[in-house]
Amino acid sequence: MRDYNFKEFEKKWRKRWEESGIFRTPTRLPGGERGYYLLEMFPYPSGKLHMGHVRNYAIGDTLARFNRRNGKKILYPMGYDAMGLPAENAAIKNKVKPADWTKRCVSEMKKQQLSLGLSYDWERMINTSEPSYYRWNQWIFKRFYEKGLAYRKKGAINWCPSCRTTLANEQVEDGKCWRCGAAAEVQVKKQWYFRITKYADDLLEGLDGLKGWPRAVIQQQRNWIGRSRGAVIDFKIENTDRTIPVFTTRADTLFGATFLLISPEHPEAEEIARLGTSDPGEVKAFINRTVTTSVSERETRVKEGIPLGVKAVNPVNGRAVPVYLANFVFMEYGTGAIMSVPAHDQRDFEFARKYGLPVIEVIRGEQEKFDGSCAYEGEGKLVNSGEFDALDSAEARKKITGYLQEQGSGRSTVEYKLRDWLISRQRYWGTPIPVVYCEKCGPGAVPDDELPVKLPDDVEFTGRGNPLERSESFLSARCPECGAPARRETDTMDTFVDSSWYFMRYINPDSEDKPFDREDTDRWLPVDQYIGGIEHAVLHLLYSRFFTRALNELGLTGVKEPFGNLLCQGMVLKDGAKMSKSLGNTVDPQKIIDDYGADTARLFILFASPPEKDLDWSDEGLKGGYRFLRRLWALVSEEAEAESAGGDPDTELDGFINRTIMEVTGDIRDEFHFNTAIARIMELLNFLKKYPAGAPGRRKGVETAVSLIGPFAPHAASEMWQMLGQSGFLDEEPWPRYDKKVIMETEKVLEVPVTVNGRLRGTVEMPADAGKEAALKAARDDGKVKEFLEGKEIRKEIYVPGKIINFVVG
RNA sequence: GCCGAAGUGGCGGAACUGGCAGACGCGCACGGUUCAGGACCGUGUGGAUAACACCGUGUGGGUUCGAAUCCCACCUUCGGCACCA
Repeated sequence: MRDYNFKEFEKKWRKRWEESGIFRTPTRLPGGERGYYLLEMFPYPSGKLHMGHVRNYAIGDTLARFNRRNGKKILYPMGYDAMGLPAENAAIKNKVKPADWTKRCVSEMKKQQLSLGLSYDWERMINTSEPSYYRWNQWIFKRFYEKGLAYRKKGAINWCPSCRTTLANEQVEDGKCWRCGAAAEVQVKKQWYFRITKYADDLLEGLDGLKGWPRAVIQQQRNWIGRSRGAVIDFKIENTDRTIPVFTTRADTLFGATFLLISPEHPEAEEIARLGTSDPGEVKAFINRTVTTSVSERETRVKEGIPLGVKAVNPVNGRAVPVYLANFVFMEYGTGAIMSVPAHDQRDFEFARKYGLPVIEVIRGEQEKFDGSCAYEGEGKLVNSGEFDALDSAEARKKITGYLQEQGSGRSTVEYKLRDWLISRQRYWGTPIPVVYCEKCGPGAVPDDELPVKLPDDVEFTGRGNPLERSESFLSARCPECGAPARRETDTMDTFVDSSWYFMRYINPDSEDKPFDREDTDRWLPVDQYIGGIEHAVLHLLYSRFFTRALNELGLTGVKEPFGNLLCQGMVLKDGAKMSKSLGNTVDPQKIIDDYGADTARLFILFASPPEKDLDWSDEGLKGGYRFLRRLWALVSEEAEAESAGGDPDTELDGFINRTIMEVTGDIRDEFHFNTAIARIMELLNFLKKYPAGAPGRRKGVETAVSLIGPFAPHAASEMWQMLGQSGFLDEEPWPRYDKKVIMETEKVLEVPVTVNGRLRGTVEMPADAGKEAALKAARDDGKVKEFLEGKEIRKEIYVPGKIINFVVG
């Protein structure tokens, strides 16, 4: 028997696959035929593969090889999300150019991926840091700009003093920069945004059609978009013509409003204050104090406010109520002002307590009611609400809003939590925003034929500020309108822009006159199976859905949803904890591949747990996978060397083989339960070992086992396939078929469990289609069962053919 | 606090629409092989018991001839979001 020399045969097969080009994407799909697009979230090229990657790729490649052998025309590409901060940090630390550093990391990463034997079409590889890619970011940006989907606005933004860059709200974690961990500050700057909110409703409604997405992800996106129906109500400022519009979801509590609160960021805050009796200096000080508070302090800070000395009139009852600025009211949501109903909102209640403001109960619940100790936030019947008394909350919301609408002092409206996407980054290693600023003409887009605006070379990385602001060659430009000298925009784009359409670029990776071809995207998209980590449940997936809609509206593609089916894999843990350098519990995939081979690594990571669950890495378990492959190898050797006796397998063996095919196929195709699929193949191996080498039909069983393990352990399976005398590529071999009739043949006679009062007392062999009387008689005659029935009255007899017999006795 | 997911042997995990709980693997034990260790092969392995009866899927109830699976209440763990009006 030959040794299981994985180092040798894994290399051999990777070379053959590459030379033969069997994994290249079929370029021409016959008219109308749809391809099958299989995609893994492309990695940031850190240069080092970790176990999470291995799991991601093992899942993907298994599906690729499985589907290919089932006749699908597969597009299965790989590329690199290569822009972003780490390259810049490396430049600062090691005096190496981001482009060079990234190139090295990409090739290092690719080398490790190659050693896993993944069946990508490498000819379609993309790298988002290359001008040939980011050029199209700029082109798309311009199309968005022309349509009003890209725009500039001023806003209070989060600023990382360490990275000296802007952070989106969602990139601030615990008040800290999600990348470097420095405490975030607040600054006001003019920034570029994408108008994702235009699609808020469409993005929300589209979720209903995503049947192949995990429920949890749909729910998270729904919450993130955060659509809520409510009303805007205008409160007139006493003795003036000005109004303060407030947003509320609880118009039914309007009679209980005893004060208004305005966000300190509200643009009219100071103006309104001047109308009143407050000290402008104190108001200004309050605004400055709260607006510039760092995010981390803001989250923990106590409720605080300052009266503006102004009263606003409740349009429904004419009551004048005081107006405050309050630090817990957000400008980004609603109108930046709220009506406070302390009896029915806990935050308002606390505020009212602190500043001695009145509390009026207007909602009385069926069970509970406002008792003065805390707010009652539930629904109920209205009280103290004039003509609306006794109405239910839901009904009252409609009636009160309708009344306001008639009076012209309110209207029903819909609000979203979703905010426009801030894409500006004050960084070097990103796509330059293709805009120049002219003294005379203002901002103007760079003409298409001047794209790409390339990142300059004459830059220094000091760790302070944005290097682009100091690059003369980059800064100086000409105004596209008047030709006068102009200054180039130094903001670059968020890297989420790159990943929002990369799956389209894979379809036409070399296209030079457009980012991708419309007809080709229609043929390949939506992605048939997308695989990636749950951590991208909101941002990346939502941005991609937005991009696809925007590109659709621009007429660039016919599709609206990018990803048809989504599989979110769980994390790879070690001893129950996330692998991390600080915990010192990392497992290096390269070491595993070197010691046991790629096949073992892939096989074990799929065997240890179903893909959507977290997986606790175990070196011991890994050895089990290795052992299995070697036992199969030994069986194949033995069978290959044996004189085959020829002949057909016996019924039992034939049934076992067919059933294994059926179950493995179902486990992979319908459920992605690779762990049970592999277990079935292990069972087949154990079963085959009961027969001597060369026994009739044993060879067929061995061939089936090798064929079925192919997608999981492609190198070893290919080698064993050859040992069995096959000359073609296993990956070009059709997936094994099973015959249901053969399986049924083995299920003619079954062991049926017999229970008495629900407790197992014996099993009886009988034909699958045995009649009730015959079955019950056989069961009653069973020795053990008889004992338990002795002297008892049988009250009921249950017979489920092939499943169970149960006697109920008194 | 809200939303989402999950609780099954010493461990990872199986169990189709309610029908023999613990497939498969790890670990462990015993035996074989080996100078020895490792590797490999074989057998066994939920708990308790001398054996049977018995007890067992987070806890407590319920529905059912029959519940890991369905219903109600609760507990725990993990993940996400959080002054969103």
